Amino acid sequence: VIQRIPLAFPPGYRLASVVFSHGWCSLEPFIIQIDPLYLFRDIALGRKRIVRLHIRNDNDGVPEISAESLSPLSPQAVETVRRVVESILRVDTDMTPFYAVAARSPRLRWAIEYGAGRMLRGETFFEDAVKTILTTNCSWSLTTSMNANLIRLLGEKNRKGWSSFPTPASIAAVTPEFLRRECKLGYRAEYIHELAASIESGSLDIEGFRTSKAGSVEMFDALCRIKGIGAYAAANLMRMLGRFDYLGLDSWCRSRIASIHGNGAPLDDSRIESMYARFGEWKGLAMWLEVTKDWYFNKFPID
DNA sequence: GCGTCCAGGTCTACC
DNA sequence: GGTAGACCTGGACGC
Repeated sequence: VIQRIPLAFPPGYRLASVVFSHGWCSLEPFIIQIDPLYLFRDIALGRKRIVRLHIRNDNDGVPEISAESLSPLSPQAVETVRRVVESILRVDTDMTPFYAVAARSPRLRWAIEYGAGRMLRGETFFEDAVKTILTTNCSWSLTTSMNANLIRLLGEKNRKGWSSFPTPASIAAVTPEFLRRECKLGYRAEYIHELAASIESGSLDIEGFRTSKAGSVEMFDALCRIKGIGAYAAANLMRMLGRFDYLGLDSWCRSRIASIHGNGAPLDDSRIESMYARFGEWKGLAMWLEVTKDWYFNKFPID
C-alpha cells in the first residue's frame, strides 16, 4: 500500500540539496538513486511494522513524499510519518539568516540559489550519533559496512526485508563483544554500546539535543562528554542540529581545504580557523559548503 | 604473498 | 593544557 504524506515545503526548498548535503544519503537505511533522484528510507512504526518512504520530486520539481507499507496507515500513523520526514528533510528549518550572510560573500552566494545548507538527518539523534562515531578513524567504505552490519543484525525487520535503524534498546541488549565481532565495529563497539546503554538506563537524554535551547558551547561540551565523540564528531553532530559555531575538521575537510586554498599544501588548523572566523556562528556551514560545493555543481560521489 | 600505512579520530596516561 | 601511543578494520600500496 502506498499513501501520500502531506507536507508543505518552504519557498526555495531544494530536495537534491538536502539529500546531497553530506554522506548520510548513502548510508542505510537510506537508499539513494540518482537521476532521476529517488531517496528511499525505512522507518519502524513498531514491532515488525516498517514503513518505506519514497522521496522524490514530482514532474513539476516539487518534493513528493509517499509511504509504502504492508497494510494501510491510520491517520495517526500518517501524522507520525509526516513528522519524521519533516525532521529528516529539515523542512522546518529557516535558512534566511544564513542566506543573508551568504549574500554578502561571493564564495557562498551560490548556496542561496541552490537552497543549500539543510543537513539531512537520521530518524533520531541517536542514529546520527552512532553513524558519526562510525565515521571516525576509518575509511568511508568501512563506515558503510559497519553501519550495514548494525542494521542487518539489530534493526527491526519485516517479511519483505525492509529494515530500520537499530534502537538504543536493541543495541544495549547485545554485548559489546557481539558488536565487535559480528558487526565489525572494532574498538568503537564499547563506545556505541555504552551510548545505547546510557540512553536505555535513562541517564542520557540524547533526543533532547534536538530540542535543546542550550548555548552552543554548552552543547558542544555535552556532546564531547559522550565517549567516542570528540571535537570532530561533536561539531559534525552540531551541524545536524543547525548549529555551525564549530568547524569540525577531519582529514577529508583538511585535504579539500588544502586543494581549494593551499594549492594542495596542507594548512594548519589555526590558519583554517582564521579563514572562516568572519562567518561567525555560520563558519561551520560556510566551511562545509565550500568543501562540498562540487557535489552541487558536478556529481555526488556515489560508488 | 606479506608488511606498512592510513582512512571523514578519540582516549588515556603522562608531562 | 598539551601531546605521544594505542586502538579495530580493511583497502591501497610498495616490495
